[in-house]
Amino acid sequence: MTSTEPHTVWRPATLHDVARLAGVSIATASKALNGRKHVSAATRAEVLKAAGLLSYSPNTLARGLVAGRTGMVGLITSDLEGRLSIPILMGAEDAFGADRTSVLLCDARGDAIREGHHLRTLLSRRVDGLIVVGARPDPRPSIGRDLPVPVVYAYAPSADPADLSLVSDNVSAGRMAIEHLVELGRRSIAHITGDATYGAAQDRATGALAELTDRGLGLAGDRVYFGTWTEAWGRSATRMLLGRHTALDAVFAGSDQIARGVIDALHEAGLEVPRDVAVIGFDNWEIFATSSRPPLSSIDMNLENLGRVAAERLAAAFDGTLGSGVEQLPCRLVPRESTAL
Amino acid sequence: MTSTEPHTVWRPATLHDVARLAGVSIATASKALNGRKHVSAATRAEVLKAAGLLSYSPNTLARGLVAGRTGMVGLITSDLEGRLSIPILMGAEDAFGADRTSVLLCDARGDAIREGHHLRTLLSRRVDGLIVVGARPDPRPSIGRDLPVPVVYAYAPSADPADLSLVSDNVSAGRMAIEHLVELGRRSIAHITGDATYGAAQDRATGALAELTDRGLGLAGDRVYFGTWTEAWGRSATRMLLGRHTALDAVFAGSDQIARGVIDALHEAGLEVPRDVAVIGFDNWEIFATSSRPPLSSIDMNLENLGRVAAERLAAAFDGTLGSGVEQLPCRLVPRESTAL
DNA sequence: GCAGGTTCCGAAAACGCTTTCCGAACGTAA
DNA sequence: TTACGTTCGGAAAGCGTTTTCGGAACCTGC
Repeated sequence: MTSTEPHTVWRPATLHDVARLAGVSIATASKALNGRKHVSAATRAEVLKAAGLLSYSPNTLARGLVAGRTGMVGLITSDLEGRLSIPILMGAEDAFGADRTSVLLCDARGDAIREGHHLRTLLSRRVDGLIVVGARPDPRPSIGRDLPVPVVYAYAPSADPADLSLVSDNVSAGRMAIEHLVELGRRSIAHITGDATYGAAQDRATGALAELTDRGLGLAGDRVYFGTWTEAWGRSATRMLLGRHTALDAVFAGSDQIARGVIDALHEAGLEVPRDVAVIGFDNWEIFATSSRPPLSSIDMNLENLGRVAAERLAAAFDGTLGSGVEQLPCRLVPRESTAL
Repeated sequence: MTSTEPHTVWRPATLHDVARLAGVSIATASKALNGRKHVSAATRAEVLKAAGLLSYSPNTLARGLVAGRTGMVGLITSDLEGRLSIPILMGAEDAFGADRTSVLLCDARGDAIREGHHLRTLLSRRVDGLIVVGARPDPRPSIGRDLPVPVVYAYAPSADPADLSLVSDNVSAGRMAIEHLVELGRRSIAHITGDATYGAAQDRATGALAELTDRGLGLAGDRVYFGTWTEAWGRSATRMLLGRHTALDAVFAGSDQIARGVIDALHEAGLEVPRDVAVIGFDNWEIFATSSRPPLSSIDMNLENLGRVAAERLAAAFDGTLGSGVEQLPCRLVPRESTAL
C-alpha cells in the first residue's frame, strides 16, 4: 500500500526490435517466426534467438487487424451466478484451444438494454463469433438477424427459428431418469418438478411419461407434481404424495433442490433413501448433489459439452456455413447413492 | 439445421467508407465522429449521417493499436463454478464502464501450467491489466513479477508482498457477526467453522473471539469448532455442543452450508430458530441462505465491491502507480429471519 | 489591396504485423 | 563465359484507426 514508483517497467518488444537485433528485415523476422519458407535455417535460428532474448510475444491485435480475424468470441450471459456460463465457457475454451481463441464474457443481467449495449461493444471489438447463454431454458428473443458474425444460442434457444440454438435434450433426459429407476426395480415412480411454465419442466415430464408408458407403467400419484424450483416444494409435494397412501418407491425430481426437499420429507416420514424410496435429481449441481444425504443421483445437462459444440459450430461457421434451428444435446446420468443397489 | 447459404452477410463499414460517402477525407471523418475540433458543424452532420447510414462501428482493435491501449483486462480465475469470479467480473464491469473496457475471462482450473498459458495469451492480446482470482482465500503464488501490465489479486492474496491484493476483511467480519448476535441479546455464542488450515477461517475466528472478549463474553463450548466446510460438520458439531449441555443461544457458522447443518441439528433437538438459538452464516450464498428455513442471516463478502475496487486500482495504475500489499475490504451483514427479533 | 489571423480540411505518418513481389546471390549446365 | 533456375532476403503495401502538421480559403482591419 505504499510503493509509488511509476509502474510501467518495459514496453513489450516488437517485431521490429527482434529484426534489428537479429540483423534482418522485419519481413524476414516474421517469416522466420511463423515457420514460413524462404528463410535459411541459419537466419531462422538467429531470429529465434533474438526473439527469445527479448522475450518477444507477437501483438495479437496487429495480427488480427491484417488477418481480419481477432480470435475472440463473445459470450453474453444473463446467468448471475455463473453456474451455466462458466461450464459453457470452459467447454468452448477446450474446443477452440485456449491459445487460439479467447472468450470475452459479458453479463447482461437479464436486461435487454444492457444486452444490446454489450452486443455493440463486442461487435466493435470485432469478435469472430457470439455465444448467447440465457438464464432459463426457454425460448428468448433473438439478439438480432443479419449480424456480421455467426451467433450460437446455448441453453436457452432463440425464438427465431433462423438462429442456431443448442439445448439439452430434456425429453430424453426424462426418459433416462425413469429408465434408471425402473432398472433398479422400482415400479411406483412419482415426478415432482418445478414451474409448469418452464418448457424444460414440460419436456422432462413428457419424456418421463413416455418412458413409463412404454414400460406399461403409470405415474405414482397419478399426475406430475408441478410447483416451484424449491426445497420447500419438494417437501410439501412429497408429504402430499405420502398422505394419499399411494405406493411409492421412487421419485424423479425436477431439480436437485427439489430432490433435497423430497429426501427431507421422506426422512421425516421415517422412510429410508434409497432402500424404501429411490430419489434422482436434475442439474447435477455438485454442491447440492454431493452434500445431500445420501449423495444424490442426478442428471447432468453436460454444459461443457454444450459449450464445446457451440464452439465447433462457430468454428465451422467461420469458414463455411452456420445451420439453424434447435439442436438437442444429450444429458448424462450421474448415479450416486440415492439410487444405489 | 438445413440452411447452407454462405453465412457472411456484410463486412462492417470502415471509416474509409464513411468518409467516401460523406465526401470528406478519413481524417475529417475521424475528427467529426470523435467530437474533435476543426470540423464545421455542417461537415460533422454530414459525416454522422453517413456513419448512420452505413451503421458504422469503429474497429476497436485498430483504435487500440494506435492508442497503445486495448481497453481489455484479463480475469484469470480458478473458480470452477464461477461463484466468485462472476460477481467480481460484474463489479469490475461496473467500475470500468462496460463500454470502455471488456473482460477476457480465463479459467485456469487450478492448474499452474494452464494459468501460465492463459497469462501468455492475455499478454499477447495486450490486455491493459490483469485480475487474478484465486479459488480459496489463502495466499497463492504470484503470477509473476515485472509483468508489462498491472496485476491485482482478488479474494486470494498473492504470496508476494510486492503485489497488490484485495481480500475481504475476515477479522472485522467475525466481529460483525458476533456484534450482531450480541445486540440481539444473545450471550452464549458458539462458533462452528471449517478447515482450520484456511486463513479465512482463522481470521474470522480471531475477530469473533476479539469481539466476545471486548464485551466480556466467552465462547459457548469453550473453543472454536473447526472441521470441514460441510453441512455434515455443522450437524455433528451442533450435536456435540448440545450434548455438552452448555447454554447456547446463538451460533456463528463459518459458511452457509455449515449453518444449514447447524439449523438441521437444532431442529432435530427440538429447538427453534431463531427463538431458542439464533444462527448466522457466512458467504451469503443466495441459494443456500434464502432456501434455508428460516432464511439465513449471513455475512456477504461484497465480491462485486472487490471487483469494483480491483478495477479502480487498475485504472489508477494505467496512468500512474500501483500500490502493493494486502488491502482488506469490508464485508456486509445481510440479516434475515434466522437472527430476527 | 495586403499583412495578419481564423477556420476548416486533407496528406501523411504511425501503431505492429503479414504477405506479395521483386531483386540479389548463388549454383549448375551448356 | 553466358544463360537459367533456385534460394533467400527486403521493400512496400495494406489492415483501420488517430493525430500531427501544413496549406487553402476566408475574414478582419488598415
